Amino acid sequence: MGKKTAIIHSAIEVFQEQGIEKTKISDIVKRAGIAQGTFYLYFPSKLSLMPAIAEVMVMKTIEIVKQTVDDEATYPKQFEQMVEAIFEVNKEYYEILAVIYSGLASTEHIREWESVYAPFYEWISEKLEAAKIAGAVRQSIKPDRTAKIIIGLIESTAEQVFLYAQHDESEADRQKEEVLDFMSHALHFQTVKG
Amino acid sequence: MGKKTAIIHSAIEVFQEQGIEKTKISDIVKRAGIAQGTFYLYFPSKLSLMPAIAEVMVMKTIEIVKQTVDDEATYPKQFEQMVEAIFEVNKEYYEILAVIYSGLASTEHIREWESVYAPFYEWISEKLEAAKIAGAVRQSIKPDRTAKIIIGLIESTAEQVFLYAQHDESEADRQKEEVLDFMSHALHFQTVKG
Amino acid sequence: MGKKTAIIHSAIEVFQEQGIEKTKISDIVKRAGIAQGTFYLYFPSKLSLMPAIAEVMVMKTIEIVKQTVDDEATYPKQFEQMVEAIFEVNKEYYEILAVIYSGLASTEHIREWESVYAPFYEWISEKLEAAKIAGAVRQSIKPDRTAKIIIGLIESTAEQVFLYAQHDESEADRQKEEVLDFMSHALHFQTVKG
Amino acid sequence: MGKKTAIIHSAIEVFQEQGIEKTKISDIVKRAGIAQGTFYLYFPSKLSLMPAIAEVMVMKTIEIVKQTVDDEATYPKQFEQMVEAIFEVNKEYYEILAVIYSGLASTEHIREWESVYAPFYEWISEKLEAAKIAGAVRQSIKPDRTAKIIIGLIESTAEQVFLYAQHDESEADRQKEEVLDFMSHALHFQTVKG
DNA sequence: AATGAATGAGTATTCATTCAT
DNA sequence: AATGAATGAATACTCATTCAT
Repeated sequence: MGKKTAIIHSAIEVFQEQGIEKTKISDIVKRAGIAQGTFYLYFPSKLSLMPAIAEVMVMKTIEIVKQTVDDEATYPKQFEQMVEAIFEVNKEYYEILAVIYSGLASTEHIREWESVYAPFYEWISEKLEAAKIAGAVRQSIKPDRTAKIIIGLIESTAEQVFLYAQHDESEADRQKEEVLDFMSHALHFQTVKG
Repeated sequence: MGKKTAIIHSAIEVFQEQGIEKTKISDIVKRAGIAQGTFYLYFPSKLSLMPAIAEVMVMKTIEIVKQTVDDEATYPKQFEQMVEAIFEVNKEYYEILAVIYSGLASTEHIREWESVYAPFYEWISEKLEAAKIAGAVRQSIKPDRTAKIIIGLIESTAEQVFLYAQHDESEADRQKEEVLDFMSHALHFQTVKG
Repeated sequence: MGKKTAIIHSAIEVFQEQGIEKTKISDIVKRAGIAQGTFYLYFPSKLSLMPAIAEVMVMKTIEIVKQTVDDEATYPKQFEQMVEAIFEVNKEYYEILAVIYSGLASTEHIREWESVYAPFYEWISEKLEAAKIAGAVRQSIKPDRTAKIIIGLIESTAEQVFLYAQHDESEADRQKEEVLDFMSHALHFQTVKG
Repeated sequence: MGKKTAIIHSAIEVFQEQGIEKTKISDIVKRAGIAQGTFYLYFPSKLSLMPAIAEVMVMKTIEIVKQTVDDEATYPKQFEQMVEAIFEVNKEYYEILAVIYSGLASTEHIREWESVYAPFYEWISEKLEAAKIAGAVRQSIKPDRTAKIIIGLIESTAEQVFLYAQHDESEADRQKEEVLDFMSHALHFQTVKG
């Protein structure tokens, strides 16, 4: 594993354990097993880590979503699995995700956000396109735009539950069901196989 | 205007101008026209400002939404106006809103988030309840839960457009339409007067 | 004694003891008996101390020169005393003087040098003027210009002896005599009382 | 050109452009076109560069002085040319000269100063000796001592003008004349051919 | 309640130097 | 001789908070 990757993964771990504010560069490099100065060979500053971490987290989310979604299942089922997966990731990583949001928001790196999310948007968009062709969803949706809306919808709901609320398991389940229901009607799901 | 209010409004302005990270207490008190020490008579710490600011911003949002929504209009129209209003607020205050999200997320004050948003959730919830009784929306929605989902949906979409994307006016309009369309189908709007 | 003065005098002492490069702000404030942050209430940076120190040292030099020079003595005698005094100061403070030169030279503060030296130039200039009127020195000298030349002459010679050479006592005496001789002829000393 | 020479000349350029304090070894090697580690094959440390640079600068000064001084001219003319040349060098290189002074002064390398200047002292001393034998200058001067005094005199005056003052061209000329006049009287110039 | 001078803990960053290749 | 990635010690400066007035 390259030193750059080692730094990113070390940072994710330390951030998750003690929060971004309390994390010193020295903590990150210590866990990564490299010298303090080496950090600056790969990242010009502490904040410049954020986009790299964000990218890793988004890629991880995409991976989990892809693993969870069964391409052979009906489209409604697939979108249900997608909600399931995103809630799962948010439950596991809500702290580090909050850190990324605040980290990206508080720096000059906001512009990179779009490119970080791009592959996720794209995947959903293609899925919607296929579902549309299959007649499984409302024909009037615009896949590109709806993809962004759906991700925002699911993630904001998951955040509300896991980050800001009491992290109540059954509450999470009920809200997950409601958002799936909301989405089902929004997309006019028809039971057609994927 | 009391000194406490002066501090909050001064902080909102300074945060908006230079970002939360770069803002010092001394900047805030300077603009508020008070002494350094006076700050601590009203707030125990710098971070304790955040919930107060968040509250002001949410109240401002509610106020604008209430002003924009015409209680006499049909429910679909009212929800359209609501989307309109929330997009408007996000366009104007996207920077300070990002600051609030990150400010709240990075502190111990996350717990207060729910109570800050409570009045907004409640207002939407009541609106949904009324619409439901009037038969203007799908009967299967749960107003409480759907209120949270709707706010998350609209705000996350607005954020994507104004904070992370290129702040493109026409792009914002198209995405606004799409989210309204999405919501309309999700709620099964029927044209019934408010 | 004000805190600012305390800082300057503490710095002079510490610089003299351990050199400018090795001196930390923490050393200076420790000796001055104040907190680290207090330093920055009075000086924006470490280097900005230099002009203040230089001024104190030049004032100290002027003071010693004035004390040593007997206004009642003949002019040649007075200039002899002046050389004597400047050599004395350089012998005592050659380290701190070197520090000032390098400190001033290596910063943006060079411009302040002239104003720091101004009172010294002026005093010598007046002395030359009086000597000229009294017919004790060559009539063709221009007091203003010659004052600068004389100070440069004496100080550079003293520096050569105390800073760069082996700090040899008798060597210093002989070079002092030679520079006085040099100056006497340059000024065409006539024995006239001051 | 050997790598050692390349390093020295690169350093002189970079020092002149950005000052000694801000210059990193990496800047020097980059311009010299060699690797970081190669520097240490030729110089044991950063500071050990200083005497080498000083030597180059002093040699350059001597060379220019020798070129400017016409051995066939009368001695007074020759000394005038010498002043001219030294002022010229100081005008051109005042920044790097200041750097050398401070660089040498702030290190352990002060001791080397004398040996660096030795050839310059010697050349002037011989010139004075010859002038003395020719009866062109005062017989009471001691060539060795006076050589040092003269160099200090001219260089300190040039520095005052070019480094610390406003770098005013006509001011420089007038001060140059005054120092020449001062020197002429100090040496009791007689017009005798060189 | 208000002031603002004083505090001092806390850390990101730099860069001369090393050393395995 | 040459390289340049890696090292890690070292410190100026910031700024939230305190407290005597």
